[in-house]
Amino acid sequence: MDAINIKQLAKALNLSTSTVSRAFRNNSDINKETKERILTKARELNYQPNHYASNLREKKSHTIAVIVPELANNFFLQAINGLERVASEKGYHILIYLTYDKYEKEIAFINDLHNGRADGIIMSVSGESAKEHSYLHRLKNKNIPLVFFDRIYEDIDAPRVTSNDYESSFAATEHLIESGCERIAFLVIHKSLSIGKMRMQGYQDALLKHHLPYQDELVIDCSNNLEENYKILSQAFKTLRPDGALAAVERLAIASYYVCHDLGISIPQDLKIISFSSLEIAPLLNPSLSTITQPAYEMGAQAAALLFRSIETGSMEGPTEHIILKSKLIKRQSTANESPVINLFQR
Amino acid sequence: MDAINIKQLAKALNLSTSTVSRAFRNNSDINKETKERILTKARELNYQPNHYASNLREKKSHTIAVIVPELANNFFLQAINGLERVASEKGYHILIYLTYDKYEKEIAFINDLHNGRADGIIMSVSGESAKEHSYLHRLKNKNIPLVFFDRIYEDIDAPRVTSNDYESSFAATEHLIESGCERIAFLVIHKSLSIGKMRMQGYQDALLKHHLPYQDELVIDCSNNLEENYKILSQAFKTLRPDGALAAVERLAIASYYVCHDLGISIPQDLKIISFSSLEIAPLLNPSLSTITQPAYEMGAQAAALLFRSIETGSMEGPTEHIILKSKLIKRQSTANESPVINLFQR
DNA sequence: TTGTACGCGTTATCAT
DNA sequence: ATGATAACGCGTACAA
Repeated sequence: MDAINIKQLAKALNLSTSTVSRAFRNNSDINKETKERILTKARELNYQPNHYASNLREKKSHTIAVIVPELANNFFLQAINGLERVASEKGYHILIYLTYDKYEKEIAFINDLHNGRADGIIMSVSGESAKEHSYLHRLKNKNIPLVFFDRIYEDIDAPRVTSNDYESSFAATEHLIESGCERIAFLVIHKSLSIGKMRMQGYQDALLKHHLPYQDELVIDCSNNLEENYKILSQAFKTLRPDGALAAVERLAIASYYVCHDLGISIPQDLKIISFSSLEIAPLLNPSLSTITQPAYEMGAQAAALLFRSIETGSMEGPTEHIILKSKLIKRQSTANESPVINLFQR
Repeated sequence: MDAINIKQLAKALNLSTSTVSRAFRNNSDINKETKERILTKARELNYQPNHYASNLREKKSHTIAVIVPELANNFFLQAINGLERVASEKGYHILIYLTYDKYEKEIAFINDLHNGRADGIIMSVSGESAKEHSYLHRLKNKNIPLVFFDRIYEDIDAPRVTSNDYESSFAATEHLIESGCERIAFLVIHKSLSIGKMRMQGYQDALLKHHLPYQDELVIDCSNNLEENYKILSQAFKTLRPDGALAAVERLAIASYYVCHDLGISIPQDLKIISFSSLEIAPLLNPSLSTITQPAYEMGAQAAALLFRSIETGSMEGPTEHIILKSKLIKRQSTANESPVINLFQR
């Protein structure tokens, strides 16, 4: 009743296991007819080569691991879609790991991946500021390629796919300024994380360019928890009275919407909001949300392509590639000056 | 430079491989000190037991496969989050497969999973009406447990976790009727799929109860493509002039919003909309969207629990469990009678 | 408590 | 073109 193996199949056909094995590998010499005979019988007996035995022999798992902070974020979703396409085209399988921004989880996952479970790793790093990355260096020693996407560690030399966060952040801030904002808050989750830093820098430089003062208190450090963010943002909006806000992460824009509604702050009259976000229905929000939208799907696909290049060449030599894709700034109602009517649903 | 194996580690310690092996397995008798010594050295040499060799020995992969139609749907997202929690608690790894509603993909994935890659499978079936499910029967022969969630095949006897679709659909339709609708459209993607059928039946029965005629033309069969749906729905709204719509799937509600905007149909005055949806920001839409919200996270968690029960008992005997969780009907602006002001952001 | 020896299911090498 | 055999790395009877 249990799984049939190659020996039993061979016996049933009066052939040797080697011949049977060859029938499943494409390159080897084998008589067409016997191959047919074997495959037919295999189907009949519901035989398939044991994956683990093959991997043990070949030292290849045909599996890649994807480590992301979370799924409840349209950016990661779309990115995974993108890399899934590439991986499945190559016949690779995908293991998914969620860190929930916990550094310890990330270490645990990576350590679990030293043992051959995956041929390569694609990762968007955990949010917690981490000093110690030796667990990543060890990967290299084992010849397991690693590719970063979106969120990276600057001190690790690995191929990476990111978007032009600095420029986007700069442009978004400038857009707020040009829409008349003078007290612009920057809503961020992990200041220390590289991605937060880039976005922050763009924000600061745009202020500078337009001779607006940078005020530390207007940088609002949030958490991953909706309740907490609600409190933090309520407090901040009440006391600081910003007239513009740039959210470094989608969920902070969402939280802001709830807060504004409850506090009677109207968007965009009292407060203009723009956010890094891959939310597809941003046009349908009330008011429609201006966004900086990263090419998430494409980033995922490119990251996968990069990884497969490493896997296929087998070597991790050569210059480390760094692909930067451009985000789009889409202006909608949440940063508009006049009242709606037109362009409400700009897509 | 390559991965170190148990032999080398044993040699480095002047021990036998069996002793080393025991250090990594918890139950076996082994001297505490030697165990410590082994683990220390292992860490030092960056040794970890080879996953594939272990699996080959133990015939266990500590991996489960999750097959879903897509990720771009909040329901599946949250469900995956739920089952990830359970799986990672058990130390299991998760393989993800996306069918994009293609029957052939589903078959290919399932066939790929016969070979030991996963200890069990959790699946929400592909949308295409499939007649032939022998590929699933073959799984049973190999003792690979299967659990359905949300979307099931009725002719396959496997544990399942669903929500009370019929009742929800009935209640939603009734809600529309009570809000004054008389020409209620039912927007669906795959009429033939079991889940579509249940939701359709609830719709029909509610009409019946309230003495409204069931009209075939008001059942609008859509696709998975936004462009196509836009056309289909535009046409339907223009010619059929429904005053209410129940969307069996989130994306059809979204498409409807776009269509209504472009056609100048105002929600809820001209058309009231309610949708099966796990969209967390439904309250933020313009207007906020009334939803039937399934307990997605919980469904995922329960499905995983069910699967692990099968995996752990090893037997697939006993009655097939069928867990039904209740969805919530949340009334918001899109089905309201009066003008907004109050409750706009009901969460 | 530790070591020896075999087998898990496959594929690569070598021989026929 | 096909068959015999060893080896991949590990875990477990069994022996010591």
